[in-house]
Amino acid sequence: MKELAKNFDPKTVEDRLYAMWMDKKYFHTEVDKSKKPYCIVMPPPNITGQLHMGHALDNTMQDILIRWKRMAGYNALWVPGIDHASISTELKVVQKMASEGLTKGDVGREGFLERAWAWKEEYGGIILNQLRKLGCSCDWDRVRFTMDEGCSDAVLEVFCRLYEKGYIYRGEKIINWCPECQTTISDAEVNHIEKQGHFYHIEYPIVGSDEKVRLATTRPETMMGDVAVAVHPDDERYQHLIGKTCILPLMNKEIPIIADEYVDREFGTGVVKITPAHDPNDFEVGVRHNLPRINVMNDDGTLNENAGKFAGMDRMEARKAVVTQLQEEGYLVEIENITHAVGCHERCNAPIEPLIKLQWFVRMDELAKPAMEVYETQKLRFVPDRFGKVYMHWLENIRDWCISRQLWWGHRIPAYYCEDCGHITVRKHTPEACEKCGSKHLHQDEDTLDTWFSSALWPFSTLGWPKQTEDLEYFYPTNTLITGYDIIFFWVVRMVFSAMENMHEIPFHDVLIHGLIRDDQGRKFSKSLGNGIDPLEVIANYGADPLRLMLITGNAPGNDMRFYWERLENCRNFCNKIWNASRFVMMNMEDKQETKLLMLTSADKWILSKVNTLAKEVSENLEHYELGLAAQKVYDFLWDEYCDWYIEMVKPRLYNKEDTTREAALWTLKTVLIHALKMLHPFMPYITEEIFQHIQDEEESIMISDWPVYKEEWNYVENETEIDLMKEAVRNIRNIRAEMNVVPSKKVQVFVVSDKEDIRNIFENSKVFFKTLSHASEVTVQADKTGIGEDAVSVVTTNATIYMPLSDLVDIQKEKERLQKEKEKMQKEVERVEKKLANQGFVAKAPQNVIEEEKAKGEKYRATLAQIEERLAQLG
RNA sequence: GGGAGUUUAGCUCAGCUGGGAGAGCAUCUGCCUUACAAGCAGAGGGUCACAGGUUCGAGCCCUGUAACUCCCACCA
Repeated sequence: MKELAKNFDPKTVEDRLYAMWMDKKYFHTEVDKSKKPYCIVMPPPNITGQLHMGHALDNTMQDILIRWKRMAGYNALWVPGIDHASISTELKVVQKMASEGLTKGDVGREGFLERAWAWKEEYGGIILNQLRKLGCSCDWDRVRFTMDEGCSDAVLEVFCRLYEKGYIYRGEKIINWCPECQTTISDAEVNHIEKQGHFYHIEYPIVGSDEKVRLATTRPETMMGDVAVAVHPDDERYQHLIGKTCILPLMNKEIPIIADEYVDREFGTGVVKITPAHDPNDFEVGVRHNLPRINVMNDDGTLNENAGKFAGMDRMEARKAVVTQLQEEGYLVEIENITHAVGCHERCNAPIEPLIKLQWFVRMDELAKPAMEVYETQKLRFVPDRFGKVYMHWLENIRDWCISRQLWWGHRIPAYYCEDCGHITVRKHTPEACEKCGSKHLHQDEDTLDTWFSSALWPFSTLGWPKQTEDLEYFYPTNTLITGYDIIFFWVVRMVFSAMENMHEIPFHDVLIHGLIRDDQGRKFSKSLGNGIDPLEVIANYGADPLRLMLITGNAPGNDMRFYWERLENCRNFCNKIWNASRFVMMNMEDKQETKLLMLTSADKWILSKVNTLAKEVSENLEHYELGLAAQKVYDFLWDEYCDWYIEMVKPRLYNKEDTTREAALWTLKTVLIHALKMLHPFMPYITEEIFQHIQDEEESIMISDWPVYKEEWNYVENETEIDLMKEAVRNIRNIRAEMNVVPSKKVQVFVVSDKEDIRNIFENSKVFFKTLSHASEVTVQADKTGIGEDAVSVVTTNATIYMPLSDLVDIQKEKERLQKEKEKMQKEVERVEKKLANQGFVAKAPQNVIEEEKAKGEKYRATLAQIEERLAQLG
């Protein structure tokens, strides 16, 4: 046993312990078939990322489960890794090049990739180091990267397989284009943001009549691409127009008026201009009516030659110009202010443009089916379950996934075009020749894959797939995936269907979903608000343990939580509390190397019984992923039961070296503390380890010690009721003393009167602590009131009346009033119980144990009431 | 337009399968009691959003209402 420093200083402890754990390779795991595996693969943070509170929460939860399972005897593997984050990284590298006055064009693909890899080497590991500060016990020998050799191989393998099965295809469809990032993006990457805008009402002249047809649009800059005007087929207002043509203003082009059920008669004027190249709905209408598609926009968001005189203008500039000209020429009849949802790129927030482009897609209909089935058959479980609905809803309405990106940083699409016959050869490795015509003139597709294509394979690619590795066989399917609800669509869905398709097996059994961390006003953390709180700063100032505890307590699973400094301070105080409690235990053990189990008193048995129950409950909570509840229970146990009661009860025995139960007290103090620390370890790894290293004589580490389990021999129910009785008596005395303003330093003689011998025995046995806890000068237990003055203050507690001669402070009249109040209160309690027990329905239908409890309460209340009445009679 | 969540003490939130309402912070009172003032002992404070229903019994289950929040969705 080594002495503990005066105060817990996370700064001097954390790095040292982490290095020790690393040194002893406690985080590392190999296949071991004699043990049950437990595996989590870390949601890979972006290489561009800095650790934020979301990561801190996500990884704390994972670390808790991993550390718990490791202690519970599982072969626990936590695979860490990072994501190449195609768009984010490419933007960063482009920005960096821009500062040197270079563009992608200047350096070329090869040169760009060189820079990107260099960037990855320099910054890619930062966030993983930050996770170490948090205490994460990942197997760092297994760090994976979505673009490392193995993961890349998995990507190519899956691409080829899906292509061969016809699930991946190349097609010309309307896609989401980000003019800012100059790439396509998937539907999931589009955020619809409510924005102020205008609804421009325009009149198109009908050919061969003076009539005009009025319609409205939010995007007049695309009207040069109009190829028709549509009305609802049953709309009586416009029946006569169907089949006629109208003039497209500014372009002086004749376009048809068609009928299509897509048009909502109630909305606007019931007339819609059809621009198939720039709107997904119009695209569909165009397909149905065989309309041409006129693209008026370039990739950078400027208008092209199809836009006539507006060519070359930026889309926003063009909008103004078009409106101005419409106004000048008298076509514009109204500008209405509206708010509408504008699709924006979630990365850069630029409004996206629906454009028609030749892209690669994953056909989703067939792939989605097994992913839905595993949830329906409960093979895949969401915690909390409500997120399963979100998952299902997305799958039920899934559309084909656009996977090609016009970026260089990422997995390049393994498709090779024949320059002679035009055939596409898809191969994992660059083919020698066209598989159709044998031509050697091939060039590879320029595009890369959506980042999520590789992360979708993460649970099995990190374990070695497509190679049939031992790891894969042993650890797959993984056990739990932990992530925020915000990426269920991006990631969880795609991992499941990718796994079902390629592994024919779920990627993980349980999906544990958590919410977002918000600021103290409930706002999201954001750069623009500047309300971010850096977890590393928190760790530096308070320590990793308080942060971890704070993040997982006081919040229901799946709900968002607010970051409160007060809560953090409270968690820091808890560290201080257990640190000092441990210091207390150790300083009393002094030079004793060994404590022996000798004569356990009822207090010892009581706390053993409590910690025993705790072990059972905490394990159950963890099994159900109720991490916050589990932590809260250990917290409550240590602070309330162990520190505030047990340590106080035991003090007189410790201070009296002659006490024959002193050894037993020391043994219990140490045993129970270690037990509780073990349960706390997954939540607060550092402080528990530091204490353990000092209190435990063996060299062993707490993180590889055995997880506490329920022991039948520590089941001391009678002692629990005994101590509960003592606690009640102590509380009653403290209460009355506080009410009467008796300072703790004033010791008062205490008489305990009970006509029940067993009760007297309990008090007699507990005298040693009952005396100090109730600030008594002396405790006398007796069967009747002999020798107690009439003017003593009385406290009625279950089965006993306690008298304290405080004659100088007592006002008999007040004493009577107080007892009268107590009596009334107790009468009400008795009535309530009697009424309940008189209720035939209750007696007939309530479970037996509830009825028994109720009867016991009734008995207790009646006894107490009788005592109060007796005391009142004494006072006259 | 769908779907989900929230509504519990002054504030922020717990409350796991229905069996007499809890924590932290804040407030008030008293304590430097030889582990801890980042502490100890005590106190006050809630018709658990509202209205019905099921049940012997509802904060918890069902129906409806209201307010707030979030997600999804092609109303130009």
